[in-house]
Amino acid sequence: MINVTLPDGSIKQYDESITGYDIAMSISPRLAKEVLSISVNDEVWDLSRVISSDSSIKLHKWDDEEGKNAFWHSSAHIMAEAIEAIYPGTKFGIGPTIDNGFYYDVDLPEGKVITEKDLVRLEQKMLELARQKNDIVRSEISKADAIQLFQDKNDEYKLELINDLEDGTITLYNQGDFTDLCRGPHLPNTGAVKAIKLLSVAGAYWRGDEKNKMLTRIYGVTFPKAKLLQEYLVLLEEAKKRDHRKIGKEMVLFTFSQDVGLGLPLWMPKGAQLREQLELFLKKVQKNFGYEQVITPHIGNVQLYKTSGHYEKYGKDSFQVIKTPQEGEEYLLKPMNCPHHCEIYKARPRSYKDLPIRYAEFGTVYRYEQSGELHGLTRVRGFTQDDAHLFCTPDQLKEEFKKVIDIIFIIFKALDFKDFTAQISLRDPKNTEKYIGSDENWDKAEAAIIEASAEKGLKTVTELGEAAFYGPKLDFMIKDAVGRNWQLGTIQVDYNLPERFDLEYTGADNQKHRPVMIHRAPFGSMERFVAVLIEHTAGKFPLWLTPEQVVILSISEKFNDYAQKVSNILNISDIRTVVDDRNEKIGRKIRDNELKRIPYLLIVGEQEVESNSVSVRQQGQGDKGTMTIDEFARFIKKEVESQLEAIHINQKSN
RNA sequence: GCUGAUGUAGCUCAGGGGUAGAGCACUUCCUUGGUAAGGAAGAGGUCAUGGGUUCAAAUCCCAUCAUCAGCUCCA
Repeated sequence: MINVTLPDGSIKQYDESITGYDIAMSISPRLAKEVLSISVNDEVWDLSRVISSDSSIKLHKWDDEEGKNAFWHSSAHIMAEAIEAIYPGTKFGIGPTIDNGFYYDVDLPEGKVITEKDLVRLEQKMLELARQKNDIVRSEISKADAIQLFQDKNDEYKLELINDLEDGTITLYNQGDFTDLCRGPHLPNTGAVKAIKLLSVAGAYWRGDEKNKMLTRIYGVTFPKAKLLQEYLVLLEEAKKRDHRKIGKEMVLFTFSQDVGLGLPLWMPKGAQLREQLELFLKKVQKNFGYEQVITPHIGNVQLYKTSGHYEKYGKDSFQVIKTPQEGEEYLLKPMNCPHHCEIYKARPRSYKDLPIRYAEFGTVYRYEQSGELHGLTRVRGFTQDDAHLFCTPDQLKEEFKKVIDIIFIIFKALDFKDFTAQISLRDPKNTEKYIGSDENWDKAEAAIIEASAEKGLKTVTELGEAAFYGPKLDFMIKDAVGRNWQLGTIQVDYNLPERFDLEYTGADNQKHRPVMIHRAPFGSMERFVAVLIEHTAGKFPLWLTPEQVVILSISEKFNDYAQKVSNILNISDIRTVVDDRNEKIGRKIRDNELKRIPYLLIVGEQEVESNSVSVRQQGQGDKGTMTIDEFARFIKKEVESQLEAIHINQKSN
């Protein structure tokens, strides 16, 4: 008998030939029906694998990452089996799971191609295979036998993979007529896969290296219930409707021009208005937190970037040097603001009493991105960072870090990002050479980030080896209204630049000390943030932010003067209005303006003129009754204020 | 940058070796209205750009540019 510890701490005794599936069955048949994989001593296993010694276990269902992974991994194998059945002689690369499904890279026989049209046929074959409820069987195999097997199949990709594996760790999985090299884990049989959607076909280089052959990558997603697939497809459709490039065009927020250049967004009046509101908002918050605005030029002498080390690291992959016609001076378009801010710090002697110093700038930077990387506003070549650099003593680091986290919380609250996590990126402890700075400083900085995050109650994941070469960082990931993850704000600790720029302050001991620097950009960039915001809100921005808050619709042209008067009165109270005085019926005006996503529609006609009032309609909510103009102005201002309540949190302490 | 697909009116798209199409938007006129599309007329395109094939090219071929998807990359 063996002892099996369940997640709640209880211990059950089983035979030594027990499997994960048997354990689930012993708890309840219903659980056994839903369970997909099992963690045995923190290692994820197949449910059908025999557990022969004392273990602590956790059963995984669809809702767990581990459960989904097994499900999709097995689905990738089913897809491979279907491909092999339809296109015999196909060679297989890798077929992993991804965030939302799985893919398989395949090398089709000479002359064969798979296009989007072929996917339906492939789906049907997969369903057929799934319904056969074939057992998925794990077997361990020696390296020599594995090589033999895939030599017989003439699959050079698998052979290459096996080559990198150690003898004794190689496993195969088989279902039906298909055998694959695979670490697992997998479902007990193919029957759990009930709904299948193959999403797209794309090219992908073997092992991501463009020198290698391009394989065909097929993306798919599967579900244990047909209903889940339907929901997923609706979500995909919704995501498509929210594409910021589409909405940006519809709402006339920004555009691109071939003549201006790739990846260089042009902000149109309404987009500029939106950006300005965001900037004003952040400036106010930052002022409360003791930041000072600075302004620096868009270019800097090459020497500046040689000092910072960026020239050496990125010089070749940047926009190239700008030369003066006469003196032959060399400048670079600034790819980041930090060196400029360091020079501001350096311009005067600093005392420990001055610290922390916090310089903020909406700094526009230019980075060369490969043409294929450019994407709407999320990936551009010229963008404006909501940048700031904090210079502090090592002892102040944690406190400053916490305050930056507070700012990010305020932003997320004002913009209704409820679901977010953070990633702590630390250095790889096994490979400390590629990082600069002393071990002592790294330890201190990493501890500061970890403690600050914990004290702020932040949900975090920690990634080793993901730190920048100059310091550890904290990145925020938000989940948008349709469940997609976006990386937004970032906070980074930097020991490199203070060193390279020889930044100093005089301590209480009258000695020179090196300050620590924090880079932080809560939005990341204005461009990217606006893009995320558009997709999160589907263009229905919160009232405080939206470029056009109120539209006034006249019933007929006779009331255009009154409409204009209402607009003027609201403008005095800083309410952003537009007037729709077109020669159209009211129904038409309502429809058009509802579609323009303006939060409030005011209808004015004879009755309103007589009582000096407006008839209020809220976007998407219909008629809200009548108010006087003053009442409406107060109502709007109150709503804006309540949305911006968090702005007033005053953290100034210096 | 690489692979593939796409490029027709401001927008969304149809068509396709022989005078360039629709809906919406736009302009003008009629209508002056009460909570999601009133009516009529009009204007608008070197069919991405450059070459080639052809009696004839928006259509076929080649190249270039851009867009989209994926790969790689992101201080």
